[in-house]
Amino acid sequence: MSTAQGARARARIEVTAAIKDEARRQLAAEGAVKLSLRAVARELGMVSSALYRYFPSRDDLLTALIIDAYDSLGERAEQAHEAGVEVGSLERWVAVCEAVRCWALDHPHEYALIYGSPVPGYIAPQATVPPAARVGLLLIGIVRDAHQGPGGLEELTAVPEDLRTEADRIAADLAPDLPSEVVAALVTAWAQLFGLVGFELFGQFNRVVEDRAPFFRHAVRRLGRGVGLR
Amino acid sequence: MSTAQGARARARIEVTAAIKDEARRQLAAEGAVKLSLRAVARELGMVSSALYRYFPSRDDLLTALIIDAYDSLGERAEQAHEAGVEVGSLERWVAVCEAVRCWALDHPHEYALIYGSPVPGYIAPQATVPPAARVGLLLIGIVRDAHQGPGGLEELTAVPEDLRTEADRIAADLAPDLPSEVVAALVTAWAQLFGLVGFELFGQFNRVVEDRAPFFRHAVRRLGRGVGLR
DNA sequence: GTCTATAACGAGATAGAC
DNA sequence: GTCTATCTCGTTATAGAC
Repeated sequence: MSTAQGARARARIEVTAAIKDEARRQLAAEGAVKLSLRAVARELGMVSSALYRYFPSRDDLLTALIIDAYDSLGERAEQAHEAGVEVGSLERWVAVCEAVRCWALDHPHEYALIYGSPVPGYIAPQATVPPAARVGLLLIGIVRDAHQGPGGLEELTAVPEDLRTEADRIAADLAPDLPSEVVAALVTAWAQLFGLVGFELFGQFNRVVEDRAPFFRHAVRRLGRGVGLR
Repeated sequence: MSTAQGARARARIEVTAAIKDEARRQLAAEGAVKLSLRAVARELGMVSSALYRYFPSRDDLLTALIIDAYDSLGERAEQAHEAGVEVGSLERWVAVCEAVRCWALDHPHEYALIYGSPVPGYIAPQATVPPAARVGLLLIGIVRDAHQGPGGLEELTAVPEDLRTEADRIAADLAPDLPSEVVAALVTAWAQLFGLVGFELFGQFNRVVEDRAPFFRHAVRRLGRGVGLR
C-alpha cells in the first residue's frame, strides 16, 4: 500500500514537473500573457481538463512558475554566498550580485516573469512573497555580518528629516539590528541591482555598454560600498 | 485644392491620434502582447483593413506607441530640467529623476512598454533610439554643466583595470569631454534610476517601502552624488 | 480516492468567401 | 466592407478506468 501510494506520488510529481517544463517553454516562446493550459496539455498529449488535477487554474500554474523562478534565483545566489564565506564581505556582496546577473542571463524569460512588467489580470498571491525575499535577505545578511564583524561598516550619513520615520519603520521591519540609514541604503541598492540587470537583459544597454561583465562588477562593487561595506 | 488637402491631412492626423489613443487603452487593459489591430478597429467602429492605411502592421503601431512614450517621458524630464536652471546641479538632477518617477506613476502601462519586459516577437527599429536616449542625454548634460561650471565635479576614483578600455569607449561615445570614470558612473546611475522606478511600479516595494517619495528623493540624491555632483 | 477523457459553455480571434 | 464558418481559450460537469 505504501508502495502504491509512493508510485502515485512519484507519478504526480513527474507530471507536475512535465507541465511546468512545458509551460516554461511556452513562456520563452510567447510570454506569460499567452501562456495557455490547453497548449500545454496539447503538447504533453493530455487533455486540457486533466491539467486541473495538478493546477486549479491557469493563474495557479503561473504562480508555481513564479515561485520556482524566485527559488531558482535564490538558490543560485545562496550558493554564491556560501562559496564566499572566507572572502571579505564586499567580495561576497559582489559575488551574490554577479550570481543574480548570471542567473538572469541564463533564464531571461523567467527573469522577465518575476522582475519585468506585471502580467495583466494576474495578482500574485502571498505565497510568492517568501521566495521573492530570498535575494534581499541574503544581501541584508552580508551587511549584518560586516556590521557585527571586525572592522564593522563604513559610517553613512544619516537619512534626511523627511525620511527618518519611514527609514526607521523599514529598518524595524527588515533588520532591527542595523542602523536605519544602512537599511535604507540596502533597499536602495537592492532595487538598483535589478535596474542594472534589467537594463542589460531588456536591451537598454545595446550599443551603449558592450563589455558588460566588468561594467557590472564595478557597478555592484560601488553599490556595496554605498551600503558601508569595505 | 489646398483646402481639401489640408482637411484631408487634418483628418488623417485625427484618425491617427484616435487609433493610438484606443491602442493605449488596450495596452492598459491587456498589455502590449495582446494589442491587436482588429480590436482597435472594432472599438473605433472601423474595419480592420482600414487601419492598415495608417499603420502598415501591428508592429508599426507598437513602434509609434513606444516612440510616443519615450517622447512623453523625455518632454516631462526636459521640462523639469528647464524649470531648474537656477538651482544647483544636484537639485536639478533630483528634479529630473523625480520627473521620471512621476511620469512613470502617471503612465504605468506606457512605462512597462518601454522599460518592462520586451514584447515577444517584436524588434524595436532604429527609429526608437533617439527618443529613448532623451533622458540619458539630459542626465549627461547636467553632469557636463557641473563639470564645466564653478566648483566642478567631485573627484571619482578611477575605474578598475579591466573596465578601463570599455569605460574609455563609452565615454568617447557619449561624452568625450567628461572623464571616463564619470561617464561609467553616469551610465550606472541611469540604469539604477530605472531600477528604483521599476521596483516601485511593478510592486517589488509593496509591503517594503510605503512612503516612497522621500525614499526615492534620497536615493536619487545619493545617485547624483555618486556621479560627482555636489 | 485519484486520475483521465468526453463534451460542452461562452467568449474571443481568425480566415476566407462573398 | 461584411458575414460566416472555424479556430482558440479557460473552465466546468460528468462519466468511467485504475
